[in-house]
Amino acid sequence: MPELPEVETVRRGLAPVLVGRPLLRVEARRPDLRFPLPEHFAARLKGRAFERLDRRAKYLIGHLEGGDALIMHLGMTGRFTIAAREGAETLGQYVYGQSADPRHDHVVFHFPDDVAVVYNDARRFGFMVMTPARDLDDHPLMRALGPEPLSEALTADYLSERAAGRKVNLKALLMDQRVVAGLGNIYVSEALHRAHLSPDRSAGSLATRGGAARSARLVQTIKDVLEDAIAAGGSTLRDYRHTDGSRGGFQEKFFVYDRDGERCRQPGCRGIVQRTVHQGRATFFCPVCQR
DNA sequence: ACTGTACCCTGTAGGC
DNA sequence: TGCCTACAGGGTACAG
Repeated sequence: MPELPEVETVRRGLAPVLVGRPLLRVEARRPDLRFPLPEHFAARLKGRAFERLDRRAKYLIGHLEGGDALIMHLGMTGRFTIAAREGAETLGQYVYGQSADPRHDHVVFHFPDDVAVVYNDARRFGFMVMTPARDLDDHPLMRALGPEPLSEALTADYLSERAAGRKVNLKALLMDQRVVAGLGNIYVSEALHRAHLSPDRSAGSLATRGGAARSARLVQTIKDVLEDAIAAGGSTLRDYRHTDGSRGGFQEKFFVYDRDGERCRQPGCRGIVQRTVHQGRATFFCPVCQR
């Protein structure tokens, strides 16, 4: 479900409620998500507050008073929903939403004024792990991550360098979180389309003749599509929701994703969007304007 | 080192 | 209607 724009949208929605307020109580309604929850999870969090809520790649990172970091991943179907008890004084202050099927409400953070943050995850591919904040950069989940695509660290030169000699196709290159962090199935298809590059093209061709220009184009479209998607509040295909339960808007603006058989939206292009499979995942592209 | 595949778990859509 | 299969936006482990 959630790629960088969705996780960033959740972060922005969650931060005003999650940060700077004491956790009155934490409910872990089951011992594990994808991985076991941290040891003594509820007890360790009780009474403490998050000082900051960051995002790295597709991870949310809550920095707790006392120097611990809670790394949270939404997997495919994870949802954070802000909920306020009916009649609570905060009703006008925070948007609140209904979670999905309450059977999958696995973790609940309770804050003052009857406000709660509920983590719901039907497939339980999401997880929460805790680590000392000072070790965060060396954490196995963080250590190998490539640069944030919206930072200055992602440049055409960097991408060409990482692509040089690689035999995989461009789809696989961009899906690799060690190369660029935060892209997933949707935004790889969309960025490649905007750059007029075929997902089947070899990654190495970003480093051979003409590669510099292709790499520059691709870096620009990656940044553009992510910024556009964040501005639209992410993409909702099925499960993804904002912290108030509302849907994202960027799925209306897909050029290729989930549009197989329909006309390519590139102005002037008469191609028909095709669906193929790369590395076991659906890829959407226009065979006419992507080369 | 690199690459492709299987797998974790649940819900849903589509074919029969 | 019910059953079965394929598939879904994530990442990791492992075999070759």
